[in-house]
Amino acid sequence: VPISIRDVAASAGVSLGTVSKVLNERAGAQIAPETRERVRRAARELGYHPSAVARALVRKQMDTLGLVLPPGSTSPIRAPFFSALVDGIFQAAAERRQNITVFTGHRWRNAQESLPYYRDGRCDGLLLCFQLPESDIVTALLDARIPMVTLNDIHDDPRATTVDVDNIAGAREMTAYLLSIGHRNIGLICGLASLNFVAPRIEGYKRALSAAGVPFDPALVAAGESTRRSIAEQVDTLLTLPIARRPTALFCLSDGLATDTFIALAARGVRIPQEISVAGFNDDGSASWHEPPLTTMRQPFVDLGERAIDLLIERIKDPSLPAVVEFLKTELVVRGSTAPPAVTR
Amino acid sequence: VPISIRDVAASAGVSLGTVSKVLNERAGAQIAPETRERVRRAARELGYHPSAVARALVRKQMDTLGLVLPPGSTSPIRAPFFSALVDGIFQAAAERRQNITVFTGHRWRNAQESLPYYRDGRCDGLLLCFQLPESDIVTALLDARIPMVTLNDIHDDPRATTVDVDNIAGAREMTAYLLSIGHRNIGLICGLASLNFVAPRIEGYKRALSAAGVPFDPALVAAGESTRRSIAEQVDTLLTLPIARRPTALFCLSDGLATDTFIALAARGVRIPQEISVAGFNDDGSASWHEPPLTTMRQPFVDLGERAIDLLIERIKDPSLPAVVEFLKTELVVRGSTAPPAVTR
DNA sequence: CTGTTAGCGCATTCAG
DNA sequence: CTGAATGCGCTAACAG
Repeated sequence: VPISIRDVAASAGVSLGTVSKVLNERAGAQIAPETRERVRRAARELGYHPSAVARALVRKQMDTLGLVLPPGSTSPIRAPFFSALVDGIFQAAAERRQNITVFTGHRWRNAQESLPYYRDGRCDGLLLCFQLPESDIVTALLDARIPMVTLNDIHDDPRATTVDVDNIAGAREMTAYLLSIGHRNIGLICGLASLNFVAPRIEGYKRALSAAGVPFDPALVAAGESTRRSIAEQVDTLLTLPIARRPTALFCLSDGLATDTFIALAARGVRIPQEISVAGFNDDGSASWHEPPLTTMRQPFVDLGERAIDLLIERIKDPSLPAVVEFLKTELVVRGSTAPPAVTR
Repeated sequence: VPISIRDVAASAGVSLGTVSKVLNERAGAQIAPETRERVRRAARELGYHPSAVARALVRKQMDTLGLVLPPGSTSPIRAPFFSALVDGIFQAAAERRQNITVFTGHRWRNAQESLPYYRDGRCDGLLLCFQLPESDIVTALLDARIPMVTLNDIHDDPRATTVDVDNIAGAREMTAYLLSIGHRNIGLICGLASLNFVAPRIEGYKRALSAAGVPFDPALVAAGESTRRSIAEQVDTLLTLPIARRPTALFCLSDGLATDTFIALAARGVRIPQEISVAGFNDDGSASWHEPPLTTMRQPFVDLGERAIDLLIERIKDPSLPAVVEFLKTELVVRGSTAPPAVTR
């Protein structure tokens, strides 16, 4: 038997409006302490809980944020990176008393189909986490003036508000670290090159090289797909380079790529870090499960979630706010998978 | 400018009720094809999308399911097991056109506090995924008659509908497999013994032993906490047993425990599977990242999600349905981490 | 300080 | 076959 605000009013002997005022503790609502207490007691005794739906209908606000994860059958949420990001978002949302509803995207074929579901009032705004540029959806959402923030996905549309880590700086720092311990030939395992994070991280790599006066060798950049098989091929490509150009360290552009690189190296009997150093990027949790544990750049997942949600909430309150793009800093985490190159070369 | 059903009605020159009938394609609603077309066109041209909130208010149904994840600051969703389970749930929900809103539980201190949030009409029912017995919450939810299904958490309250894998059978099969390749001393790494899955899996282990006529040695059962440090201690306890009782295989009661067991073994220079076999349980994704890849029991994550959601939807439609407890089968996945014991003992 | 009124956007009777 | 009327449960003016 659902119990409504009417029942509380009747039971407390006051009007419906009074109950609403008491329970919402509206600022500037003067209520006699005695009445207030009577209402509260009635509500408690009846086990009354306001309907979020009815409230949302009149306030036009659900206090719910939609989280849109990449389409495709690859089950992105099972990847440690997305788990970490999603967890950061959940934590931040809980602190701000926002609910999160998740759109897996599996069922939406295109922008036309998906839009209605995003704008049916179920959520007040959207958090978008894609790994590939999804321009059509983003543009459609922007056109529809749905409040949204893009996470880890710099978009070229100037209307998009985005928060991301500074991938260029992060990759530069990692490369600089590898250079600092003596590596000169640093191979890059990129996986699928069209993923959002690849280009800026390659850029950071180049800048560090250039700052150190080490020439950039395009042959040291291996790309293909992000599958285990393809990663193995990319590793092979680098390992079979002539000895003078062969890398002594492999900078995998994500921890996921590092995992498959570890597997490929183990299969070939190459020891880490004695024969080759391996570094990752993200510190998404998988990094510490490796043997040896992975040197990587940590993304501040909780901070990312917090900034994204705060920016989104601001824009829900005031949709006229200008778009901003925020970059958060990464942190170098040195573990056991990197070491100076063997002297005998 | 939010556009409502009224605007469509006006634009199509029909009444509001007619628009509703056309757009919902209600069975038994006779509408002139010509009117129908006119309404559809008007809706399309105006870019009309019904408000899920208003609809929910009158239909008393949001087509949204709440997913409650375990409390605690341990960020359960970052664990591969929960990622896999949650992913299975998302997939199943998308197919059934149900939205999922996630309650991380971080902020709820107890049943009294959390209840209001679960019953405010935001979601029609609840999917509960706990790793420890959370009797007070479950009981409170059951008392409140909120439709719910418990996942991987057999509860003693007979009113609770649950879906889980058959842990006893799974552990029995894994143990039988280890026995079949020649192991007689099979150590158990249990981690935190109060976790829901531990007791039934130990039971399965015992049954397999008993069926094979191998006596049960309590010293082979190591438990403590599920932290990396504690797992290392549990491994040490088993490895330092007198040679005659020392295990030649370690059955870790979850893949997460197996990960830490791998790390502990590597630190001690013990080779897998040459010196000791290691098996896990779950096949949650981390299993295939290991070197060597982990032999484990696969949980059918998508099936679990599907059954849980179907049972929940049934119970939302008809709350008087009796509680049921369903067990799904696991599947043995043999990889490289297990082998017959070394003959020289 | 409190009660009354008027919708929020929609689904659903019930008449015509 | 279609229109008008009613109310879901609540908040937000506006009167008293």
